[in-house]
Amino acid sequence: MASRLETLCQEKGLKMTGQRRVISKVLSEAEDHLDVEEVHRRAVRIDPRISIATVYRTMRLLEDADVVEKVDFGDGRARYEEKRGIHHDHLIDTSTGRVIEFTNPELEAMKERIARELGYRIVGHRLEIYGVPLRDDDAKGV
Amino acid sequence: MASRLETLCQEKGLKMTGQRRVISKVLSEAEDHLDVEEVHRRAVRIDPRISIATVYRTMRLLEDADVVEKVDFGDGRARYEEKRGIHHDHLIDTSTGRVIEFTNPELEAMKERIARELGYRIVGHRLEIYGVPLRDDDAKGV
DNA sequence: GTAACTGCAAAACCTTTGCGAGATT
DNA sequence: AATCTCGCAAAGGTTTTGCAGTTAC
Repeated sequence: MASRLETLCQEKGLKMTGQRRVISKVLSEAEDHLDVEEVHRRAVRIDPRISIATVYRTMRLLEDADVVEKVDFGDGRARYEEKRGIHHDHLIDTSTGRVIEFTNPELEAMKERIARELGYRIVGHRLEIYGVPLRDDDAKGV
Repeated sequence: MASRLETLCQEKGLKMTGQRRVISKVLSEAEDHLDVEEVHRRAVRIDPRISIATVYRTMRLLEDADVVEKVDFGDGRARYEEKRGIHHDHLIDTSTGRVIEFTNPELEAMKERIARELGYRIVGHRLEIYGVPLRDDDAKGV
């Protein structure tokens, strides 16, 4: 059966090649934030004839089609996540690299307000919080 | 007279070479967010014998010494700003590339709260808002 | 004097692209 | 059949690094 991304691609009038089908499947099944190399690694497991160039091209394609979003956690390479409805931000656990997604309407409203007060309309925004797990005594301390 | 960065470097026990003095001066006098190439351009005007490799090495050094901060506005190259006391965020005007800095205590408090609720202590964070100038009719509209 | 620093050029990364061959509609 | 897409390998842009000579302390 076609993955969600595959359906979206067809709706956009893109040719559904084997490679795109595989990449779409990989992305649809991924729960983490994959970089291009990781997408390629997983895609190759399904079909060894997929080149990294095609992954790059497909990622850009999907990004332009607005079905995936490029995120950047500051380590020099792009990561991607499937684009869902509501905007969310990221908390990156610097001790493990784990990425936690969160949403906060109050926060979003504040971003809007700040931009408006500066005379701007938001076209994009991102918040990344880098943190380490709380120890018990952090709870009461500073 | 020594620039603020120069003083800071000496306090950290770093050798104060001519190159570092020049780069420190460039950074101390800059009001915008320079990328490495721009730092190099300006440094070379003062002393033509400074190589781009030295600029890269010095920027990393200053970053490790916690006197400058690397920022990334999504265009594939690093920019730097002198690190000051209070944290601030950035609004990037996508129509011009202009960068506006802003601070908002309420926003900072909210970041703290969100992290704590997720079980984390913040070690770093950044918010970037990308926007375009408001037109008059945006003011009342959505 | 010694450890740290520099310039140069080469290389390492990540990403994009030209091209001829091969798919998809 | 026409067009889009692919793999390959080369090239692009940014950043790092090995080495031999130089400098600050």
